[in-house]
Formats: sequence, structure tokens, C-alpha cells
Amino acid sequence: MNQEPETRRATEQTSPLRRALIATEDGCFTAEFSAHGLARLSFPATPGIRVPKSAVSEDLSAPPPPAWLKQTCAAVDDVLAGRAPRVFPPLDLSCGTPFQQFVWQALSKIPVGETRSYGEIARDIGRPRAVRAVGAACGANPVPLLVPCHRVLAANGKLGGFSGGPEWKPRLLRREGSWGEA
DNA sequence: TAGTCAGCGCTAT
DNA sequence: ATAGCGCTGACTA
Repeated sequence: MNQEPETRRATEQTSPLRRALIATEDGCFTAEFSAHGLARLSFPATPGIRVPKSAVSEDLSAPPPPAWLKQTCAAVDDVLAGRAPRVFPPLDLSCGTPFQQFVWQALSKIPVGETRSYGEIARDIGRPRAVRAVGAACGANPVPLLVPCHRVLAANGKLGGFSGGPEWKPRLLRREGSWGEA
């Protein structure tokens, strides 16, 4: 027996992922489903996303459940249009640490058209000083768009960073009416 | 405005 | 165990 009792590493994936492409006007997103739900959503042609191949086994022959795929498409479509998704696929965020999952949970509560600061999120999860850790957790968000990390801005009102490509953040916010009307 | 430092969780040594 | 890093924030000059 080794060291980890039940704490799964972020890079560890027990079940194979089923991948599907989601075509939108903004390009082709990639959705990857585990046995529990949507585990990962990638921006179109986004380089630099770190996902260790050795740690993730993909089953490309088995398509994801049509219902999940349909729900994901609808949700992505809504967010890209600046609308609140009417339906969500089940999300599998088990790849995250407890802290990260708290952060992602807090992000999910930000309504469309509103933004929060990293400090606010840190405060929401009961760790007011962990502002930078919150930023790191946002960067580790496996399901952008549906977990709206783009609605988190720096405290000074600036955009801050964005792992999925800096151009996406203002684009998404503008469609939600949260950017360019200040 | 630019520069600096504190502070927190994660990953790799 | 520990050093370095990140989608920060607050202070100082």
C-alpha cells in the first residue's frame, strides 16, 4: 500500500473519457465525459492545456450519452450567446482538490451579467487571504464556460488572466453585458 | 503608474 | 519536506 488513502490526484482519472466535438460559431469545442458526467471542456484549438496523456485513458470508440452531449451543446450555446444556460449536463469535477471544488462551486453561483473579484470568491469560500490560490483554482477549472471562471475579474476592475486564451474573456463578458459598458 | 511584498494552495523535486 | 509558481491584492514612492 502506498501513501494516498482516498485523495485522488488532480491528474488521476480512473474511468476512460469519451470525447465529442461541439461545433459552434466560435469554433469547435471539445467535450470529454467520464462515467459521471462532463469532466472537461476545451476551447477551440487551444494549445497549452496540460493534460498528461499517460494519466488519462480515452475511449474514442464509445460516444458519450446523447443526452449529456445534447445538454452540453445547449449549455455551451447559451453561454456563448450571453444567456444563462437553461439546462446543464451533469458535471464531474472530481479531478479537483476539495479547495478547487469549493472555488468552482462559488464560481457557478455568479449570475450571468455579473462579475466578482478573486478576493470576493476567496471570501465566499471562507478563505479571505487565499486570493491567489483562487486564481490558481480558476486556471485549473476543467469546464470553462459552464463553470464561469471568465466572470472573475481583478479587484481593480481589470480583466486579469485567462488560461483558455486571453481573447476569450472580454469576448464572453461583452456578450453578457459585463464588459464595455462601464 | 510602477515596483514590491504578503499570502495560499498546487505541483514537481 | 520544500522550493517555485499562479487568472491576486494592498501598500509605497
